[in-house]
Amino acid sequence: MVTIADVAQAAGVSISTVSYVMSGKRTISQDTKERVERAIDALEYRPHASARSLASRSTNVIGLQAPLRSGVDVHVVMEIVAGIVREARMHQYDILLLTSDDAEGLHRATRASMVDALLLMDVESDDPRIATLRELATPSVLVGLPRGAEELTCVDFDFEAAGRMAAERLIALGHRRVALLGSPREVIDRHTSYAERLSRGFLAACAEHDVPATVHQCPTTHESVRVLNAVLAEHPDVTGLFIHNEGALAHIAARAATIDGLEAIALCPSDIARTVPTLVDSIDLPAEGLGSAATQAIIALLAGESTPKVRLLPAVLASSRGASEPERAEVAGR
Amino acid sequence: MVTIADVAQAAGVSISTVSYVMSGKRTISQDTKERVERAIDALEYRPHASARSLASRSTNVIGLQAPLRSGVDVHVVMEIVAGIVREARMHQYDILLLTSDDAEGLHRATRASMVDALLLMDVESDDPRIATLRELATPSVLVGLPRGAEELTCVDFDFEAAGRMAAERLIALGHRRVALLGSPREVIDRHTSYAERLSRGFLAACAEHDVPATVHQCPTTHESVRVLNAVLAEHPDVTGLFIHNEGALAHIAARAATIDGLEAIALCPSDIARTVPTLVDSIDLPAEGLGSAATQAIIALLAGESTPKVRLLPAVLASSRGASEPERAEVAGR
DNA sequence: GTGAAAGCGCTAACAG
DNA sequence: CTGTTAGCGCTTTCAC
Repeated sequence: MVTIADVAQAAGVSISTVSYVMSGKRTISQDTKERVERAIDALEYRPHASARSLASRSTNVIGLQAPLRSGVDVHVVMEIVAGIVREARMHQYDILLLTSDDAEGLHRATRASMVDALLLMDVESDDPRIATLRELATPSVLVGLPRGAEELTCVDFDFEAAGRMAAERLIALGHRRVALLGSPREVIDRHTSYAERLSRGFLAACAEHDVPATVHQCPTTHESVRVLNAVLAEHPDVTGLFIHNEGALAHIAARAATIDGLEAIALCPSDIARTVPTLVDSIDLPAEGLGSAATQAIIALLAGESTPKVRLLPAVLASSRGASEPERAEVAGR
Repeated sequence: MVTIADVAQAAGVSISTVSYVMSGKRTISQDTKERVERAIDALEYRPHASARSLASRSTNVIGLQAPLRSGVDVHVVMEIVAGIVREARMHQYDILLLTSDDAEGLHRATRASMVDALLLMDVESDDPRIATLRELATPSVLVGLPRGAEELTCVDFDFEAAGRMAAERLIALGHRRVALLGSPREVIDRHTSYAERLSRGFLAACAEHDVPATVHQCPTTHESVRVLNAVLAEHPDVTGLFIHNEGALAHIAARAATIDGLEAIALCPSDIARTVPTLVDSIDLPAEGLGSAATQAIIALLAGESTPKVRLLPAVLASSRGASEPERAEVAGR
């Protein structure tokens, strides 16, 4: 194994000089700097992560609790994680994958100094992990927007604005009764915050326009078609649909396309929307961007910068009907 | 921060005694052992991971390169990862998520002593990372079965047996011309080893029974229905389908159910199969089990136990037609 | 501008 | 059965 001592010897300098060349924490003459860098390259030296973290009291690792549970939209989760990992690497951070949903894992990782910070996904409205975070006092960011998290930093997509936007778009298209076909039962029962915010925004906008609207749970499978059928049976005047359920999307959209006068909008990543040509419009769910944004927030926290407590990525309408410029919802604060 | 010295002081023993109580590497009197354990609990002591790994020269972390790329079956990938994380935790290991597909990441993680071992998913037939692994000489396990990996440990599902099994089942059901609707183009082009093995087994079994068979790429979307239509247009006598494409599965199965005489079998996780009631049978893809098995292999390697170079999880037919006992393919070696 | 040396918290000889 | 101590490889004072 190549150590800093080997590099120092090869470059004819002291150990501390090598360390300072790497950290840039003091001025080094051009000459020695180059000698050291050459030695580092020649020996393919990589500082021992544990030794570094023991001495510096920081690991450059972020702990991530990602949901591997049922009902979640796996595609979206994967994209968010991809965004997190990519952004983290850009800032020299690595990601430690913690098993989801246990406060114990958070304890372990932080108390054992395995991580500098925590990133939690799939946060519920009243998530027990929030109490744990408070007591741990480790820098942390939630991907989501739980209720009682005033002092925690949250990053999420603006689901409420997306709900409003979808409603307004459907109404603008002339629909006079609309329905939101949303997340599956597990997600609703768990009080996952995004589902609640989406339907709140949707219903509020419909109410403002005096357009009757309903919200429905959907399984993530072909079964979702039955939900659509039931909705139409009960309210034959529904002509506008807003779909937020990736597993159900293709099935519902396909079925809807066979019914005259029915139009559907979806909330999903844009690459998914592209595979469902019968959609009128879609609202982009910027999953990877969410991951990047959350990681940026964590890194800002770690750098001691002041960050907004809540950052919501704006909803953007990706109109299939050739809108020249995408509409934007303003960033919301709290 | 609570250190081992704090625990030692609280228990009235030396720090080495505390260390040995934790590791069990020497016999300790019942009395001191209990005092130490009480102190550990009372102080909620967790050994500093970096200090421990610096002294012991092992991190208890496994590096994982999971694919976040396109064409992969996200659901399956998530389940495999879930299996890996769960099994790793059972053995006191954590998972460091490396960005996929770069040999550089493997170098970084190992040279910096961040991980004890590596786990690679989504391996291609001629994967460039294999050369890197060889030169790194870090214990590693591949989830997959590339061509030139004689000295590497591989764990995978027995796709070839699954292909044979599907063919034989369709033939037993009376079908005299069959088709495999498989992975999307990206996966095929990348020479992902599982796709090749699956179709090899399928075609071989069909040839042995003199049943004509064809293999087709499928997009992971609704578009896959067009592939089915094209197949039927070209070979109207196709009556048996074997589907291995999670995104396409529901669409193809739904379409197939509308065509008289057509029967379909799928290869997918059993919970997915359950959502597609029109399948005749399905072969279970034990994704989570694959993750566990791969992790077990890694842990065996790290423990210096001798492990088989190749372990293939057997294909199991989950007949929807009330087979009393699932058929099993024998474990293959190499 | 550069070095020497004192830790960081732990493990594992070595010494009883 | 238990304690003392020399590192593990690095960062960061302190000294020049």
